[in-house]
Amino acid sequence: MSDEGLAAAPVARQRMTSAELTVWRTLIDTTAELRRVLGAQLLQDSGLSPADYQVLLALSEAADRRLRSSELAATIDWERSRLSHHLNRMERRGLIRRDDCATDSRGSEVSLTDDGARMFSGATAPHMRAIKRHFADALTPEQFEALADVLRSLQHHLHPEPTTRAEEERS
Amino acid sequence: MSDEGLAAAPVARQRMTSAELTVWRTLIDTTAELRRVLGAQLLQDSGLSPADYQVLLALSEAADRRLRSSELAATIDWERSRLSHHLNRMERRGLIRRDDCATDSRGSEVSLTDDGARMFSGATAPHMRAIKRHFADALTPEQFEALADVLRSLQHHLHPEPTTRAEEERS
DNA sequence: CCAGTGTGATTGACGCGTCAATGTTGATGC
DNA sequence: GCATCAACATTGACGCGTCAATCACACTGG
Repeated sequence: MSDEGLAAAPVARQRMTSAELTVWRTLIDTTAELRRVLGAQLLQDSGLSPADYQVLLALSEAADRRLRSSELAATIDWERSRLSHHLNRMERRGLIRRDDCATDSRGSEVSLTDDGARMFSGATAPHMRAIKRHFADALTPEQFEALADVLRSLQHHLHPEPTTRAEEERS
Repeated sequence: MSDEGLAAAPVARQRMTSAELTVWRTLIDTTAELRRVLGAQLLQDSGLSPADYQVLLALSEAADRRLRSSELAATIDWERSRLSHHLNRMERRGLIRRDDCATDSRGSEVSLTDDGARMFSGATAPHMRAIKRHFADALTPEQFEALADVLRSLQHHLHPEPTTRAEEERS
């Protein structure tokens, strides 16, 4: 972790510029606002929260329209307990159903109810339109390209390449 | 709302491409992950949540290190009730203090306690370093430029220019 | 002066997400 | 078979954010 005695890596040793900090804050604020706007629109158009939408999307894309609750959690990258709480609420609203799993009596299988499927399919088109209107329509093709590139770099930085597994120098 | 009979505006009438949708989802996921990582780091380094940090930052930048609670809410762009709840929790933890306002007996003045000021100043440097490490270090100057440009466009799209107020054609 | 209206701030109810248990069942090794 | 351990799923407690009241006080016009 410490770098004493090492020749400085080409990266990192000065502080951030205030321009960089401003970009960071703007990024956070702007994405927060987009989430807020699109979430409100979705709720108004369809009665579904973004979280509901994510769950219903994963279920409706699943083979057989049903998933083990762990698989569902993995698919949408949620903690299992979060999912469990949310499924309780969605079950109360009649959007999904839980049945005991046939092959593993510990597990439970989550599936769409007719109501859930209907609400989801009613929500899709307006939601796509809203994303287009509030996000996609704001950018030129070049800006899209550039944003995709930035996001690739950020992702790459967050999750360093699964390297050839040969180069694990000790720190 | 309907567009029948109108010549199509130059903008918008086709659906989003799947590439655009992917960029949108990646944007949301990546920023969520950055918030998560930096929030966890901040909490571990300093015992403060991002929300705490925002409040303390606004207070420590305020003239006299105290603010009316409405001004504070406006500064950090929070709903007043959210702020009120959060100040309750921060007050219990001894980070801030509330006094009755001298000039308006309805109001309340929020100020930093010594503990709050100390915790905030201890949090700043590691937090800046974490932002640099997880975000700024991932991007080249060109990418910064490009991201700033994208964010400008998005902001501009969300909050259209306060135009000369002459051009309000009916839809 | 005081009725009516508006503003500053708080509260309660409720949905949400996280963390740390908990209960149950499957898998493993003996 | 049985003890042990890991995995599946849920629960409870608690901090958090939103929305719709609510309360106290300031302001305004008559």
